[in-house]
Amino acid sequence: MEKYNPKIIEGKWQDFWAKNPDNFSAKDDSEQEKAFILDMFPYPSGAGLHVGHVESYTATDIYSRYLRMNGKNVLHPQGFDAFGLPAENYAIKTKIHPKITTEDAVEIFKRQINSMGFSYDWSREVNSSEPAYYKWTQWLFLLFYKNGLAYKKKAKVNWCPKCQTVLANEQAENGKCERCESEVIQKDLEQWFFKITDFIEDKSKFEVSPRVTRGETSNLTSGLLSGLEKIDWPNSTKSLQKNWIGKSEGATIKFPISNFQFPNNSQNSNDQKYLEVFTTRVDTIFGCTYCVAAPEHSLIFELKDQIKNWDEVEKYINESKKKTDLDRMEAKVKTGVKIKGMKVINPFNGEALPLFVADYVLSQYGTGAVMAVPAHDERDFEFAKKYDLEIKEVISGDKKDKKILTDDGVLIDSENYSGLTSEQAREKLMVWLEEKKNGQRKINYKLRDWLVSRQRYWGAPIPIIYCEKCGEVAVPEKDLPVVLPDDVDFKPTGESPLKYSKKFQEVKCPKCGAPAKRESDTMDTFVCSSWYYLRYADPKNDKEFTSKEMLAKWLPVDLYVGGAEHSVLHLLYARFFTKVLHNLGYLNFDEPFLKLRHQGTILAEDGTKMSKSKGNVVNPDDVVAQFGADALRIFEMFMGPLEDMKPWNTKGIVGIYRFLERVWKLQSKIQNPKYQIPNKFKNPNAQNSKLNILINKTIKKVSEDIEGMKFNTAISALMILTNEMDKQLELLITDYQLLIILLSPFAPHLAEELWHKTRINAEKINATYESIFLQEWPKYDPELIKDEEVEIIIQINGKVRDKITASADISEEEVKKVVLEREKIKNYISEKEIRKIIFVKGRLINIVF
RNA sequence: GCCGAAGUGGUGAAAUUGGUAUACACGCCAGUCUUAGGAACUGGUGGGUCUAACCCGUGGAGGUUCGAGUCCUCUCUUCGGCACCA
Repeated sequence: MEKYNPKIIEGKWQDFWAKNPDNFSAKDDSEQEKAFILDMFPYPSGAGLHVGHVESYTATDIYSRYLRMNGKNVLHPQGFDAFGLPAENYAIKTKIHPKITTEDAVEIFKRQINSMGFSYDWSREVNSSEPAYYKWTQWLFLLFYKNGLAYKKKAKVNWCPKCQTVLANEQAENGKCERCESEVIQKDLEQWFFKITDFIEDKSKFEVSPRVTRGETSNLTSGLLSGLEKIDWPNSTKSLQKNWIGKSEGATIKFPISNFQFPNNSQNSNDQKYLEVFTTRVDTIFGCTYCVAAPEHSLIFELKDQIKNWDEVEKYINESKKKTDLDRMEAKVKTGVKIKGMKVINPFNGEALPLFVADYVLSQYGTGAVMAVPAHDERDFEFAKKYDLEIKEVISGDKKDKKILTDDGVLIDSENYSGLTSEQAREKLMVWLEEKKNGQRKINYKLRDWLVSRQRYWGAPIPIIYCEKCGEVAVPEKDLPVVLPDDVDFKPTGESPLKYSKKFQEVKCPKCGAPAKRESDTMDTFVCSSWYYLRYADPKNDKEFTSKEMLAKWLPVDLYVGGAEHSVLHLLYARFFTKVLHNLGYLNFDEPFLKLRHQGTILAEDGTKMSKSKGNVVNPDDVVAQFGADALRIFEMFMGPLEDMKPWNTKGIVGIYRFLERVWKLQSKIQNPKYQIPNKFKNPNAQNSKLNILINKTIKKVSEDIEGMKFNTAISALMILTNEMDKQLELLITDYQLLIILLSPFAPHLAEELWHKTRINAEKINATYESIFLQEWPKYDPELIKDEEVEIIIQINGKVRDKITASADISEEEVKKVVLEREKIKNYISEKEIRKIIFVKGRLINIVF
């Protein structure tokens, strides 16, 4: 018998699989039940495949192979998220066109992916940077545009001075650019947005106009919030999204402004100005001792003439404008200026309160103004302490060890609302507000509309044309795609490099034919990745983004696996796209990914993050060269639960290699290898031998563990079976083949090789050879997983003292009889009186006294 | 501060979901084959005790239960996310 040599067998079977793609391809015309098993498509970075990619791709590969062997019609595709900043930045440095670096990287990725033996259906590959793909990204943009869901507005936006582009809120982490970590500054710019905030709550269909209808679906699209409740996603990811959306329910309250020109009695006059605040704690209204407006608040400028200390106020406003978001966040001490010459009136009790301008109030959130209740809000408390303002307690309750009570409690000193709980009071006060029209219920969200335009080259161009006569004009569908020009200088100038391509820029207006200019911004790459999973169902369609039939056939995605770093950005945007398309009648489902799992980060051997700069990155190529792809696949699955963060350990992979070698060597134990082998695999004859019981138990364990994605324990079960087979003197070939089939999703190369070797006339791979992956997954015999003999634990007062072996169905009476006769037990019991005996069938007996 | 996840041998981790804690693997120890080596083979390996009996052991403190790694209360630590969001 030759030695186990992964280098030889892995290449050999990869060739065979490449020549027989039907073994793994998704069948559009099959009647079998479908399963769409999806990986997050990678960004083809020059660094090549990472062990983290291998981890998640192995998980979905095992799962897909298992489902196919169980008769499912599996769609398991792969593609490339090929637009993006790194390729463009690299081009700026090296003058190599992003298209070239991207193509090279894709080539490397594909080679590496194939060297791992993943069973992707490459006939469905998508690449977001190809015109045939981004044509539909642009088409979707126009669909959004025509339905009022894509719009352009001037807004304060996050601007990264180094990347020379705007960023989405989600990409400006703590005031720093996600990519290059430079400090983000705020700029007023005209930008394109998607109306993601329209889809936070459930939405009845076809609200938007003009209506584009297609297909028959439910007339409600679940919102980004409520939709979370019906999908099988990790709790942590759901709560990250909820947090990001940041829903808070409360009320807006109008505080009339009183000043010397317009005294209090001018309430009916149209000139009456109000300060409108947002609060979630209406119940604390009687504890409000002042109000605060953000420095950007428009009311301050409207009332400029009546502000007595305008110079002071203006100075403060200008100073806080100069601060970046980062400065504001880092400033631990609250500052502000009292606006002199006017007061705000608490509408509930008519009290005249001072008004401040302070930058601890955010202009973008709520109404940009708050009612301050220092007795029950930490920020207001801090501010009030500093400026010596009144602190009035109106809620009683347990402060625990804090200075002030910020939780709900019972109202005190709140006129006729005293004695009510916070919850009751909010309801009553809100009714009062609504009756008096002095405010209303209001829900606020932290989530803002998604800024999608980028002043960069390597992205999908936004299909809009500006005409002097007609204004903003959508590129007609027949003119799509708007192709990226090649003759471009990549230097970032603060404007899109596309601005400097005359060929690209200068066009005729599609409406009137007059000379016009193209939009030169491109789309955020997250737009491309928000719909790619739909394209896999119908990747070559040049009439539609995906046909209705193929959408119905393959979507939604049954299992999606990828990194937790996409919990907010990609996964939220993809859900939004699905919801828009559902709302417009294109899809009959409103959640794209029914089941989601994350793979945990693989850390370097020293427990820190793998990083190029530290030089502790494990390259899958090196591991494959040394131990083979099968060993790497199994090792990564064996390290621990898929979702756990775990450190790499080069020594550990040796154990896996030894295991595979042991499986290989079991060949020598096969009795009569020339034994007639059935063409299709069948379960071996039911023999109630110990080994047969273990085989059946292993079938059950491995099947259930793959379904539950507990690959680490599935592998451990396979090791136990292998160890047991190793102890046998002789092995039935059918038993051996069974082990190989159970192992095949994990170690496809080894399994295919051994399967082939155990066939008659196995000298060469010929046309009649039927791959192991076309075999049926074995079923276990429920009768054969029951042990005849079991160990029964004998406990005295809950402590294990002894054990006996008995038949599995032994009765309580019989066990009692045997146990009470045992010397050891007699010693324990002696004269003590037995109070109780607890018996768990086939497991234990507990004697209590 | 808020939200989420997790704490079990020297290490990665198991535990039929309330029923023998540490499966499987790494490492370590002893031995075997070998000129030698180990990515070979055999056996051992939670702590205390010479050994056994026994006692102690799942971050910590309580509790429920015949019985708790698992359930409840409090608490500590680590990791991830958000963070002046009223």
